Amino acid sequence: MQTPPLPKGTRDFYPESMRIQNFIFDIWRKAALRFGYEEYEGPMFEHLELYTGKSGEEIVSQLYDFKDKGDRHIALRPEMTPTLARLVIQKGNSLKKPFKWFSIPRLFRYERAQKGRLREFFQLNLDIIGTESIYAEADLLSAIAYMLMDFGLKTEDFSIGVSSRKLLNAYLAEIGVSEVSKVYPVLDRRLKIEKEDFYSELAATGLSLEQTKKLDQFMDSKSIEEVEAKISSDESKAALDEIKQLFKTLQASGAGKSITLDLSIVRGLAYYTGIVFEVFDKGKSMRAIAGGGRYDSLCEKLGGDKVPGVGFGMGDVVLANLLEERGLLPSSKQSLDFFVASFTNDMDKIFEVAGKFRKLGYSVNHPLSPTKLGKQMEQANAQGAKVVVYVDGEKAPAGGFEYKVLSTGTLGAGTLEEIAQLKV
RNA sequence: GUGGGUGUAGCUCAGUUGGUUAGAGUCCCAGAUUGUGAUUCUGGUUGUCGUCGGUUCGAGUCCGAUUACCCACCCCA
Repeated sequence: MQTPPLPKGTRDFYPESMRIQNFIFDIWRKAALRFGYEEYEGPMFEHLELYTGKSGEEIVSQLYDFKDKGDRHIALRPEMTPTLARLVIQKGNSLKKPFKWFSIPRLFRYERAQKGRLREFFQLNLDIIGTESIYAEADLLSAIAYMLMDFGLKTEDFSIGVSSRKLLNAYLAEIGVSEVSKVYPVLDRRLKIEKEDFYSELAATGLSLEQTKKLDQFMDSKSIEEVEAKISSDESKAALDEIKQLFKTLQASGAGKSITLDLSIVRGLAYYTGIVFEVFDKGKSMRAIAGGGRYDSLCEKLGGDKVPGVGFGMGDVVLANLLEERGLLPSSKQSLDFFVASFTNDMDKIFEVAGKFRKLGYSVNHPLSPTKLGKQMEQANAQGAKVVVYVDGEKAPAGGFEYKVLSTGTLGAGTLEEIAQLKV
């Protein structure tokens, strides 16, 4: 038969790519743990209703779904938040709140692949459940800033744009717009479409020219002062106060340099209730690195009690593209502490000595069949070994070994303990 | 779902106005070198020229269709 190809929008992870993937996951995980988030996981597929309940039926065309043998309608998870909400609802009041959780789920979306966007990918998710406090947002946003810096990015390499659904809602009410569900999708595309289309599409949702004009100007606001001058209602002021506090706290946390007010950020779906944010590389040459917001009514929508929550997702694809472009990815080459070789192909001795080094915690490899020494050296070099240890060198001291440091070509002999010190 | 670009060796690519047996580099394998790798030299393997059809004495090359990938649009949790 002909070998079937790699499915559309998926990736193979040969060892070289897997090392890069692990590098990213390690930094993600360490950063999340450093901020006190606990890791959780869920199944890779869920009942379809978990997603339609939150986002409506349209979502079905954009995910992988199937009927299982028990005629259950199943979907491969396209995002993690509904699973998280399910976990929260199931445990009910027994979870001590607030709590901070993270996960690195493998996600699936049925859509056409393009740069920065695949059908199967990974996404770091950080969420804080059980508090309406704006300091939860502050915690998440500083975690983002710190972890991006862990990757070697500078604060001026990325920007975290912050907006607020609460503020936008209040302002819409202020200018007399009540039917907001149709308005949001248009607002979300505001910067992508022509000005006249923006006006005509909003007119189609029932907005007057004057309302649209005000809204357009409002969303152009670049500073808190600018917004302050445009709003008047108590609701708007309360929403803006929240943003003020958030910015102040982020300054104190050290993440302030990357944060900007950007009211053009709306985000597609309807369940966000407060702060929304998106992270971009400077220059916005790529898709969003991360995005998220507050979803205080999600659990309620999915059949549980009302539990406030806020969180974000950061995909591996765009991030890896960005790090690659900036030269911040590590070498994808294998590395080993020691390679154990033998002049006489004494395989048993090789296994014995390799075992001794491994017991000390070092990574060790050796030939798997009798091979002449030149080949063994080639293998050691190809596998990134730092030191080759010869098990049967004639110049070795009693109980010790001859060795060669590959980077310098230095030959020597010493005891196991002395050789162990060479690795670094 | 819509539009554009590209398909030649495992990888990166060359291939003349259509002409005979399709090339280079790299990778891989072996040897030079039986107690020493990465640098050097020598030799070797690798192809349904994406697929199907058309034009032609003759197609990797021209035409049509199709398919895959890439890029953009739609959408973006």
